[in-house]
Amino acid sequence: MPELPEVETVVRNLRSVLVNSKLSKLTVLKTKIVSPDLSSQIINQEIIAVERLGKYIIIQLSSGYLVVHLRMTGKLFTVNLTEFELAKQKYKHLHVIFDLISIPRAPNFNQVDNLLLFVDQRQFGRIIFCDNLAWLQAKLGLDPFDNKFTVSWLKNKFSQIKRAAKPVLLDQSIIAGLGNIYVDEVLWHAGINPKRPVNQISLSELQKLHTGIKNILELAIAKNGTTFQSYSFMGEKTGEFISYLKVFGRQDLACYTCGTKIIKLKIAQRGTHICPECQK
DNA sequence: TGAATTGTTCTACC
DNA sequence: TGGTAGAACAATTC
Repeated sequence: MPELPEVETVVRNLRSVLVNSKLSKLTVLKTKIVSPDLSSQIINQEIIAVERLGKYIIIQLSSGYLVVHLRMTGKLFTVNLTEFELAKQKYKHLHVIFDLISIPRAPNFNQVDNLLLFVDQRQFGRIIFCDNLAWLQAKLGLDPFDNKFTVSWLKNKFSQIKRAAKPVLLDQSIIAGLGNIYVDEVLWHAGINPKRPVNQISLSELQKLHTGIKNILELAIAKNGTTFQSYSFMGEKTGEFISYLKVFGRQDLACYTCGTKIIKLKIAQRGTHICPECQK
């Protein structure tokens, strides 16, 4: 379940291999994953940069952008030619293959150096091409690492919203990057019940929420994200943040603060983990 | 077999 | 109108 820290980990690992490569060929095994005419739009384009926008992976080309969303089970990683022979057998859900040629190279040099693979068990992930990112920037809220993400910004924003904390924090048009795992974690950290309307959260709680969001995401990135069910980066590598989780996936276990049993309930159609004592 | 899983989008409601 | 709640959707696993 890739959220901000997992996507950031993937982006950091892809960047060094992808930048200064040319996309020489596209093989699509599952057409529904990619936007129409993708091949003609990206072939022979050079990769300029690899960035993250919310949970989206942005691959900047000489002209336009390749935008990838991993959704639940998508994986985007590179392999060399030898590894690719193994990968073809190993990954049952390999859907898209990009051939990469390093540059600078002689203009007619066609040896493939690496391959960028998109593997997705559930097939919910998407890869699209677009000329600019305005549509995406318009629908995404503030990134938690944006300088504008402050306690006063949260206070002002939340004062206009009556909805419960859980769905608000999951809403990508408000804060971009949090998903089910980290929302449960930050709410536990701040001692906020996920059903609390956000306009009723006190200033001191907002301060805890703000530092919680930043600190938890920062640590999770440092630990290469959380591997709960399927997430991995660079093919097989898994995130280590799972051992730092305080509530997510810990139902029936003791709360680290007060010893009360963590419970799991459903809020806004999502599995939600709370300590009933610390998050009243 | 059907419930559970997710982020996003659509629809209905007040 | 616009904020909000809830359902639908995708595919697979157990």
